Amino acid sequence: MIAAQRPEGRAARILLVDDAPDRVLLVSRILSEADHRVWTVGSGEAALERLDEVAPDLVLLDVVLPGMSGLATCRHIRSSRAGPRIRVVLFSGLAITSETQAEGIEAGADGYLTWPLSQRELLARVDLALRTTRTDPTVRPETPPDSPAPRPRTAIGVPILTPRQEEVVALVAAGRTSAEIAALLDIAPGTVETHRKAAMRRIGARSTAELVRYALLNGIAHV
Amino acid sequence: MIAAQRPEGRAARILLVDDAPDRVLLVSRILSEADHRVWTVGSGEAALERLDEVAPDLVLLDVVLPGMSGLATCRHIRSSRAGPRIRVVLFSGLAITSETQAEGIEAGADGYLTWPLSQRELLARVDLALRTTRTDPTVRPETPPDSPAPRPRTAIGVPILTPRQEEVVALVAAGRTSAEIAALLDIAPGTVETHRKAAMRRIGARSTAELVRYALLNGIAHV
DNA sequence: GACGACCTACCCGTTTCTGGGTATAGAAGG
DNA sequence: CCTTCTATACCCAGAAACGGGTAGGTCGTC
Repeated sequence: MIAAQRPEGRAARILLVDDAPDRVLLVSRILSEADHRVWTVGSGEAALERLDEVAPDLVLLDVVLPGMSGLATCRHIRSSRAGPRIRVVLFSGLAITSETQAEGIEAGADGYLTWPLSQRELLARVDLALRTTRTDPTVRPETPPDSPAPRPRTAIGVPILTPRQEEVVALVAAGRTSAEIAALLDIAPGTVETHRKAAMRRIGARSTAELVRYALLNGIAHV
Repeated sequence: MIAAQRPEGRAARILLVDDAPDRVLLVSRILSEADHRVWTVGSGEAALERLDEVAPDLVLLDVVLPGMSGLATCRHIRSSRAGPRIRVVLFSGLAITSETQAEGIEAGADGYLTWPLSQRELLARVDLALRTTRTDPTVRPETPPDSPAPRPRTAIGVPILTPRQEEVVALVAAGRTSAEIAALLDIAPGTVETHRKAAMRRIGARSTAELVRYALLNGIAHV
């Protein structure tokens, strides 16, 4: 087993790439207390600069960064000298769609995290990523079959929208009203509402604003 | 005068950096018909790669790009060997705020364009940028004092939000309702609505979705 | 002082969204 | 076969947003 190389997944060198100071503080504290050594940078460019110096076992990479995006940074890391050896785990402040996930796969990511998540789960995912060989890109969190819980907002899984839902969400993010979308898709306005509501439930959005945020941040709608 | 070097601002070498194919097509056609030589790339990274090869007099740079942002690209161009000689004009698919404009100044941009704009205006702005010395960063479009026209959506000027308006818009984009924003800012809910409506009027947004789009694309709200 | 821009606050009415429900039909999968 | 997911469509009621308007008070400028 690969686990033999890293019995309990401890003492790994981890490079945290995030521009949100509070999240950096929290995550680095959690990881440090788990005996990991943590380096932090605030941008993809900075991450690439310090890659050789830090020589991380794992890079925790925010998808949304100022300047170079998380995906772009991931590609650069992959194509670097030590790239093939390094595990890269993407995480996003909002839920990740199948589309973004697919892009991440292409960019060479080993796994995904959705923020917020508990300390226990963060460590579990990190250890899982460290215990996994790079040729086995199955570190993605097990997708719970969509729990219709009262508050999917706090769910840890990866909400994936149905094609129809993404279609509707994209149009909502483009500024269309439900009536317009209904006309465009040639369905009843009520059905558009249903899709919109289903999407919002999964994403955990409570308003159009949060829905648009999600769409723009996850590439469902074109910026 | 510098105009002597380029009597009518024609035959300039222009590098167009944009990821929207239709806009690339349109702009490059317009510029080509004005006797400019145009090269096009779809990302900031690609722009930097081809900078020496193309040796442009002017770079037309989309603010919103996949991967490296327009501002980041601008900084890289500035710090390149030929950087000081090159004029950089930023343009955005949506209106640009004073904040984004200030960032552009810091990044070393020579001017701004707001899309959409007419062929005549595009050429005028490009020629203006080419006729301007780099130490004179006043190529920014004259700001019409806020025309309360029936459709500011098609206005060419640069809508600038008041501080209060930006504050409200940022909170709207964060997913807050007017009531919540009112509580946060300690003002009446109706006042929040007023600010929101004023902002929407200036931006040309017709819905929360468009407002959020604008906020995220222009750095008013944190992504 | 007059003017303009801004922030504040409120009025009105209409439209849209939000959150809950039900239901049918087909596709996918155990 | 049966269950689950999906897409479609509709119902309801309440909340929020939208699109107008008016209006007082402050501040800086011309």
